[in-house]
This record gives sequence, C-alpha cells and structure tokens, in this order.
Amino acid sequence: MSNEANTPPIATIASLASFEGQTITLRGWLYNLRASGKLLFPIFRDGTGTIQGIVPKAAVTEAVFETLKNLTLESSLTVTGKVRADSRAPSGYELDVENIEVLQRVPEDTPFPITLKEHGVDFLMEHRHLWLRTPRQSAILRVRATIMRAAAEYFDTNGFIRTDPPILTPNACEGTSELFEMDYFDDDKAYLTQSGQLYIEATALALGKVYSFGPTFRAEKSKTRRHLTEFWMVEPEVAFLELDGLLNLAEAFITHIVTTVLAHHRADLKVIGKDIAKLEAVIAPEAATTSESEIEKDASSRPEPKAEWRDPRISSGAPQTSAPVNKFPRLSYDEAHAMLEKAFAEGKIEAPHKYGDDFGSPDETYISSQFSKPVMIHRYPAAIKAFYMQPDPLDPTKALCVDVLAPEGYGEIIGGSQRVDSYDLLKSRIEAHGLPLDAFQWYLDLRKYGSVPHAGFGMGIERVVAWICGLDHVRETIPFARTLNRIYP
RNA sequence: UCCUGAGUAGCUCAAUGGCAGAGCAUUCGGCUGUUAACCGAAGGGUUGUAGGUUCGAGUCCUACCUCAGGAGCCA
Repeated sequence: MSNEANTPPIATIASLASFEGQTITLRGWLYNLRASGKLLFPIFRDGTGTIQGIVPKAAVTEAVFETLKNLTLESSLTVTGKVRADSRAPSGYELDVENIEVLQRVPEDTPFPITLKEHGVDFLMEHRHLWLRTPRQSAILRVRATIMRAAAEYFDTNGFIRTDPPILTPNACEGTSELFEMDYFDDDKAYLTQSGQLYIEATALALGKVYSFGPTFRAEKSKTRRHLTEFWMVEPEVAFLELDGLLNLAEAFITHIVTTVLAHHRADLKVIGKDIAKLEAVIAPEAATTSESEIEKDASSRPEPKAEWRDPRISSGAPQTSAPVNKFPRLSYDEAHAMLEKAFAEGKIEAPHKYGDDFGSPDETYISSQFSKPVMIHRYPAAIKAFYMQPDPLDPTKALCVDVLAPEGYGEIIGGSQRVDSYDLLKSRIEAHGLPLDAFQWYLDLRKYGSVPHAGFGMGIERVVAWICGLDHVRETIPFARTLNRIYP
C-alpha cells in the first residue's frame, strides 16, 4: 500500500466519466479477461458497473503483466490506471492499467462457477450467492431497490404514516391460506403473517392514512413463475376512503413507481432486456385503447362517492408528480366476464369463464393483453372474496374490491377493497366463514368505537419488479428467493 | 395435491438397443484492439438411485429421488 501524498483518488466505475484523463484507483473484481499475445483486456467490475482495462506488455512491469495474465475470474483486486475515452468501448471509457494489487486470488482448481455462457435454473439458484454478481442480476436488484424506494416515497410525501404490523401473528388473518406455523413459548402457536391488513386497519383508524411495508409469508404449495413463499408487500390503508378513491390511489401509486424507474434506470432496463416503450405506454396520459371508452362510459354511470369521504389529494390524480392525470382501464367483474365470453366465442381463450367464479390465470393473461396499461377489475362476486370486504350498496352480491392486473400477462399485482364498517355485518361474516369470534374481537372493536368507511390494498413487490423488468420468473426479483423446493442458499 | 417434462464431464447439451461425444470452463502453448475474442493441445465420466427385460441398456419397462413448467390458491 502506498502512503504517498499523490496516491490516486479512489473512484467507482459508474463515476468514471468525471475522471477522464486522470489516474484513479478502482476496488473490485476481475469480471473477464481476454488476452492477445502481449496485450491483455481485463474487464473489471466494482458493483456500480464494468469497465475494460487495456494492458500492453511494454506499458507495465513484468510482475503486473504476469500477475494479471494469470489472474482468475472474480479474484478481488485494486487496480490503478488512467481513464481514457474510447469510441470502441461499450461504456465510452477504457482504463489504461498502470498497477494492480490482488487482494484474494480465486484458486484455479475451484474456478468461479458462473461463466459467461448459459446456465440452467437449478444451477443458478444453487449458486444464487454468486449469480448476484452478474450484470443482469445486479441491474434487477438496483431496479427493485428503486421500486421499493418509490413506493415508500409516494406514501411518505402524501401524508401516510408508516405503521408496520407484526410478523408473528396468533391466527390466520383471513382464515384461508396455509400459514407457516411455529411454537410460541409454552402452549401457544404462532404464525408468520400472510398480510398486515387487519392490523393496519387499526392504525388507519388511529392515524388516518397509513401504510406498511414488509415481508409476508404463504405456505401454499404454489409452484409457478408468480409465486414465492416469502415476499414483500406494501399495503396502504386509509380512513374515510371508498372504492373509487382506492382505484385513484392505486393508479397514482403505480404511475409514480413506473415514472421513477424510467427516470433512473434506462441503462439497467436495457441490460435486463426490457422493452422500455411498454413502460412508457403505462404512464402515457392519453387513452391507450378503444376498449377504454366503453369502460369510461360505464364508470361514469355510477354514482359519485360522497364528497366528504373523498380525500382531495388522492382524488386529484397523482399529487406527488406534476404528470398529467393517468387513466388505467377500469372494468367491473361483469364487464370482464363479458370480455372473456366474447374471447371464448372467438376462440381466443381455451376454456370458457363461468360467471361467479374467480378469474383463472389464463383469463387474467387474456384480459391484461387487451390493454397497454394495468387493468383494474372491480366489484367481484362477494361469495368468492374475503369476509372483510364491504358489499356494493347497488348490488349486495358484489364486493367493493379491486384487483389490478399488470400488463403483458404478469398477473395480479394489487388486491384491495373497501372494508366492512358495520359491526353486525362483520360479526355475521366472521361467523359465516367459520372463523373464531374471540380471535377477531379486537378487529370487531374497530367497528364498535367510531367506525368509518375505510379502504386499502396490498401490492406484491416481486410481481411488480418482474413486470417492470420483464422477467419470466419472480425468483430473480429478490436477492434470495424462497420457493416451494428451495431454501438454500 | 394433480398434470406434463427433464436428469449424461464443473456448466450447456449431443449420442437409431451396439466403442461415452462436442462447446464452454480449467491447465499448457500461440497471437498487440479483443467485445461470450480466436487458434492448437491436455486432463476431466459409477449416464439421478434401485431393480427388471436383453447376447448387449445413456437409450426399453417398474418404483423412487431431484428439479422445472402448468393447474388450483394467491400478491
């Protein structure tokens, strides 16, 4: 190590443009190495990007040349060199290497397992701790971080208070899904939360507008590209909010996230291979398809929500950004069913949709494929929805709920509803679903002490990352995915 | 839980029931502008496991194991 006063400054690869013509030191790893006789082309990475170095044998000491020539991939090192603009380089810059110091050399008999060639899913997941170092995986995690930051930022700047619910819970929140069970001291069982919704209904009635953001667990044996057993969910809950306001909130929220990603990650999205035009279409202010006009007509025929229950900041569109109002298509369950009937008659989907049933995966894929923006489907039959959803006063067989389907067949990214606010109705619903009343007494209390209309939704982060990045599986959207058949590494 | 498919070198994959192969990775040699560099050479195998059919099984049959895709359920 040099302790001279003229030690070159330490730079990151992402910031090299501001060091053009200067000698700097990078700290990182050897990503790849090409050699052409007495000329070496090492590629370095440091977590912020990659840069190709160039090492003519005559330009460095014999020791530096030989060390680098025989260096193994992913060995850690510091490298000193001069930054030079070069039109042949993908990033526009190259590094004229002057010196190199190896921190740890990867032994050649145990080479870095992830090569630049193709690998199978099983092998990559088994080496997830090393797979993360590849440019594509790093780019995905950067986009994920921005999506999570934008989500929190939207709520933080719009008057929401973050109130995180417990992860250990005494019982099933909804009484349906399979839960991970564990011993809780002597006699009790505890379960990993599958949703914080019931708890943030309590904090919403305390604080007005709240959200939670944390991990969620489902022990269901789902084995598809859309499922993890451990995933992250962000959930807003708002007092005095009705269904239509909830749709506006979801619309502005998603618009803010996509806008933020597009503002910061065009280079990463390019590395990942996402068609950026499809994201730009999501936030485009103009109507995207002809189908939307039919939907608008239907939406306008519905009565306006009571003015005093509308939150002006939410109803005004996207308050955090100055972007024009963005409209996502809105379909009632009945309209979506009609769309599927037509599609089946025209041979566009294989199985007919039975009225009254929930939409299956192929149904959702077809519906979302008809639009370039997320589709909001509202007012499902109450019978197939959770006990806590408020019935539609215009048709009590329907629930005031919404599912938001991501474009391009990525499926449901948001599920939400207006909550039952009547004590008696909620109590009878709990009983009708065969749920233990005593476990829900605290939840019933919320309808006993100053009940108000309130609504909220949950958004699965990993599905949003998969959609925004254009990935074919959610296992790449989280550093260490937990799936049915894998809990290593 | 159900349906379908796949397990062969470290990795990705070939091999009509008849000698176990290639590319990449590793090692050695060559090359002064390479972009998953290229060229030459070497090492590297209990074909997922257990049984069965056959003169002969990576290949056919049975069971099991592992993984993947889908359904259901969900975000």
